[in-house]
Amino acid sequence: MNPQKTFENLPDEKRQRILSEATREFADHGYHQASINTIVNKLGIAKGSLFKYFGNKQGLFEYLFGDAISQFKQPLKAIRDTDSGDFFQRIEKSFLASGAFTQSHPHLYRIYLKMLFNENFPLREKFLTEIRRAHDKFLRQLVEDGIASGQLRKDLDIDITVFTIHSIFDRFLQSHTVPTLDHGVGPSGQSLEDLAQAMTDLLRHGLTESPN
Amino acid sequence: MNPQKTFENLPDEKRQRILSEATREFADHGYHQASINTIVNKLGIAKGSLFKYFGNKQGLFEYLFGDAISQFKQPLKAIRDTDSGDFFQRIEKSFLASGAFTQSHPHLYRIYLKMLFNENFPLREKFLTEIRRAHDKFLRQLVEDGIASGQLRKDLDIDITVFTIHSIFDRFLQSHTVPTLDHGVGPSGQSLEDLAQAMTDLLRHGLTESPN
Amino acid sequence: MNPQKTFENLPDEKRQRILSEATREFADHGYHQASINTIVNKLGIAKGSLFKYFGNKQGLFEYLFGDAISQFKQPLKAIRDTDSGDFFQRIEKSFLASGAFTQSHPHLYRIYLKMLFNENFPLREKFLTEIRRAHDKFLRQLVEDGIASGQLRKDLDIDITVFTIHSIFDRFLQSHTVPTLDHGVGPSGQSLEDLAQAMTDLLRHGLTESPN
Amino acid sequence: MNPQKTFENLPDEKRQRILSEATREFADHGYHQASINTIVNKLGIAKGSLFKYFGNKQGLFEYLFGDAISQFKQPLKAIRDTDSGDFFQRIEKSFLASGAFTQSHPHLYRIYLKMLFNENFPLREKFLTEIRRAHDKFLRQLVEDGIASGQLRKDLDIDITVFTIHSIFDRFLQSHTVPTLDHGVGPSGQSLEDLAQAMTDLLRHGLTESPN
DNA sequence: TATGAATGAGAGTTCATTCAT
DNA sequence: GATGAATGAACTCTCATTCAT
Repeated sequence: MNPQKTFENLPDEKRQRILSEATREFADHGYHQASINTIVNKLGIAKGSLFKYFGNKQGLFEYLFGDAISQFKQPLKAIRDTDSGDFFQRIEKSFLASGAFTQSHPHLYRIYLKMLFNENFPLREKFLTEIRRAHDKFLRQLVEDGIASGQLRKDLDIDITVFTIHSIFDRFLQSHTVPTLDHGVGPSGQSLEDLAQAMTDLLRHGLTESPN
Repeated sequence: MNPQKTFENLPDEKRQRILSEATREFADHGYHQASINTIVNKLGIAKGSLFKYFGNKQGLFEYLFGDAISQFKQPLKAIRDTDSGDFFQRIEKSFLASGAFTQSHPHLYRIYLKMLFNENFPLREKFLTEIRRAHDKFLRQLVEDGIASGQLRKDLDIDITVFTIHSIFDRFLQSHTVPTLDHGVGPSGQSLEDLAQAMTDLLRHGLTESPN
Repeated sequence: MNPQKTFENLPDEKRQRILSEATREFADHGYHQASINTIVNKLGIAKGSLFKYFGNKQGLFEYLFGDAISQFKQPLKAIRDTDSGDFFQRIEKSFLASGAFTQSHPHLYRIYLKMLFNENFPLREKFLTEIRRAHDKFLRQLVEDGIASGQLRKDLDIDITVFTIHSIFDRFLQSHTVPTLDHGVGPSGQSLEDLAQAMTDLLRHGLTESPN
Repeated sequence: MNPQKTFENLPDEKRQRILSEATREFADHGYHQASINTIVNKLGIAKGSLFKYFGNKQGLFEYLFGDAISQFKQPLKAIRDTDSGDFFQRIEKSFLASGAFTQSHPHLYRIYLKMLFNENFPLREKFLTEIRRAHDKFLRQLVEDGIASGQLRKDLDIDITVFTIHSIFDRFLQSHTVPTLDHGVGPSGQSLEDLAQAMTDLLRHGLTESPN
C-alpha cells in the first residue's frame, strides 16, 4: 500500500505533531543539518515509522514544504479576488495578509528563507520558482489594474515596479519573522499595521506622481 | 606559541590560497556542509596543518569571515567621504559600488547571504550586527543629510526610509549575485547600471514629493 | 490452534500462489536477502498473515523447501524403477529426467544451488544431506547393477565412480539452469539431448580409447 | 591522497590481519550478510579506518577478491609452463596444485563458491568470467597438446572434453574444501593425492575398458 | 482470522578532530 | 612545523517481527 497513505490515515493530532516537529527541525537547522534522530526522539516515535510515512528524509521534506506552499498562496488569492479597485488598499492588505501568515507560520517561513540562499535543499528550484511565479503574477496584475484605472503613472516600467514592490514585500516579511535579525536598528519596534501603512504611503508617492 | 601566528607567518601566496579555497567551500556549501577534507585535498596540504592554524573548523571560518568584514565596509566609506551633496547621486553611487563589490567577491557575498538566514553559522550574531550597523549608519547619515539640505521631504520617517532603502539595496544586490534565483521573472536582464538608475528614480519620486 | 494448520486450510489456489511467490523470492535473492515485504506486497496479503501461517521467515522457508524436497526425488525414483538393464541407457535417462525437472522448477533448483554453498540457510544440513543421500543411493545402485551385469569394469572403485558421475551430473544440470554462468565458453549452445548423449558417451569410452 | 595507498602502506602484519578477517567474514556470510561491524570489532580497529582504506564495503570486497584472483591463477600458470609432455601427468599435477591452493585458502574458495550461485556479489560477472576463462584456456591447451601428441583420441569433441574435465575438477575441489558438504557419502575420506590419482586414471581409461 | 502500523536493533557511511611520527 | 592515519559519534535507512484492532 502507498506508505504516504499510512501517514494520512493517522489521527489528525498525531499528524500535526509530526509535521510541526519536523518543520521546526528543518527551520532550525536547514535540510542537511536537520536530524531525523532528533525529530523522532522529540516525538517519541520509532525511527522506522517516519521512514514508513515518507520513504526518506527528502520525502518528509517535500511533503512538508509542498503542503506549505499551497498555504503560502492562500492569502494572495484572497486579495486578488477582492473586488476593491483601490490599488494601495490592496497592496496594504497584501502586506498585512502575508505578514499575518509568516507570523503564524514562522517555521515555514524560516525554511523558505534558508532555501532561498542555500542551494542544497531538495526540489529547491521547483519550490522557489513556484513561489516566485505566484508572487509575481499577483503583483503584476495589481500593477496593471492600477495603471489601467489611472491610479498609477502610465509610464511606469512594470518589471521594475513589480521587482521593487517585491523587494519591499520580502524585506517587510523578513523584518517581522526572523527575530535574531533585528539588532536594535531598523523600524522593528513598530507594529505590523503601522509598518504596512508607512510602506504603502511610501509606495504611493513613488508610484503616482509623474516626474518632471 | 599562538598557533594562529603560525598561519600569519606563512608566505603570503600560501595564506591567500588557503583563505580563498576555504571561502569558496563555505560559499558553496554553507558552514556545516562545508568539508575540511575537500579544502585540504584541493589545497594539497595536510589536514593537521589547517587545524594547527585555526584550531578547528569554526576557527577557520571566523578568521576568514572576520577578515572579509572589513572589506565589506570599504565601498560604503568611500561614498560617505565623498563631498558631493546630491542625495540621489550618492544613493546611485552606493548601488553601483556595492554591486561592484559583490560582483568581484561573489564567494564572500554568498556566505553573507547564507549566514543571514541560517542560525548555525558561528559568530553569526556578531558578524551580522556589525554589517547591519555599518549599513544603517551609512544610510541614516545620507538620509539625514538629504533632509537637512532640503532634498528630501521634512516629514519622512527616518527609520522607515532607511529600512526601505536598505530593502531595495539588498534585493538589488541579490538579483545580480545569485544566478539561480531568477526564474524568468523580474528585471534581471537589464544591466547593473540601468537597474541602479531605475531604482534611484523610483526612490526619488517616493521620497521627494509631499503628500496631499 | 496450530498456526500452520491455518495455512493448510487455505484454498488451494491461494496456498499455491503464496508458496510460488515465496519460492521465487528465495530463488532470486537467497535466504537473508529475500524480503518478506516484497513477498506480501506482490501477493497483496497482509504481513501479519504470513507470520501467522509460518511463525517467522525461517518457518516459511522450511515449509517451502521441505515441500520441494519430495518433488526433487521424483525423477530418480522413476528411473530406478525402470527395469531396463542397460547401464548407460539408464544414466542417459537420468541426465534427461533431472534436466527436465530443473528446467520445469528453475526456482527450486536455484534455491538448492544457493544453499549448497551458503551456510546460512536454515536447516541446510538436513536438507542437503537428504538430497545427497538420495542421489548417491540411486547412483550407487546403478553402478553396482552395472558391475554385476558385466557392463562395467569389475575393478572400478565404486565410491570414485559414483562421485565422478555425480560431478558430471551436477555440472550438467548447472549449465542448463543458471544462465549467467556461461560466458561464451563451454558447450552450452548445444541442446539438452545432445549434451546428455555426449556425456554418456564420454563416460562410456573415457578419453583414450578410440570408439568402434 | 589515494586512500587505498593508505592501506598498502600499513605494516604487513596488520594488512594481512585485516584482509584475513574480512575474507573470513565474506566467506562465512556472503557479501550482503557480511557485517563491517563484525569485522572491525574482531580486528579492534575503528570503523572509519576500514572505510578510509577501501572507500566502502564493495571496495573492500573487490580489493580482497581481486587480489585473490591472481593467486588463483598461479598454480595453473606453473603447470602450463612445465615442459612435461605427458597429458595425464599434467592433469594430475593440476588437480593437486589447485587442491593445495583451495586447501590453503579455504575462505577464498568459499567466497568463490558462494559467488558462483549468488547473483548479488559485486563484480560477479567480471570475476567469474576471469576465472572461468583462465581455467578453460588452460584446459583447452592441455587437451589440444594431448591430441596433437597422439595421447588423446583424435575424434574427441574438445568443448565437451574441456567441460567434463572442468566439471570433475570443480567437484574435486569442492569435496576437499567445504567440510559441511560431506555427509558420510562420497570418497572424501581418502587423501588428496589418492583421489587425484584415481580421477586421473578414470579420465584415462573411462568406465568400460579394463586397465592393462 | 486478517490486518498493517509500530518497533528498534543493526546496517553502511561520513567527517571533524586528535596525536604519534 | 608538517603530516596523515586513526578515531568514533552521529548520520540515514532497512526489515523481520509484534500486536492492538
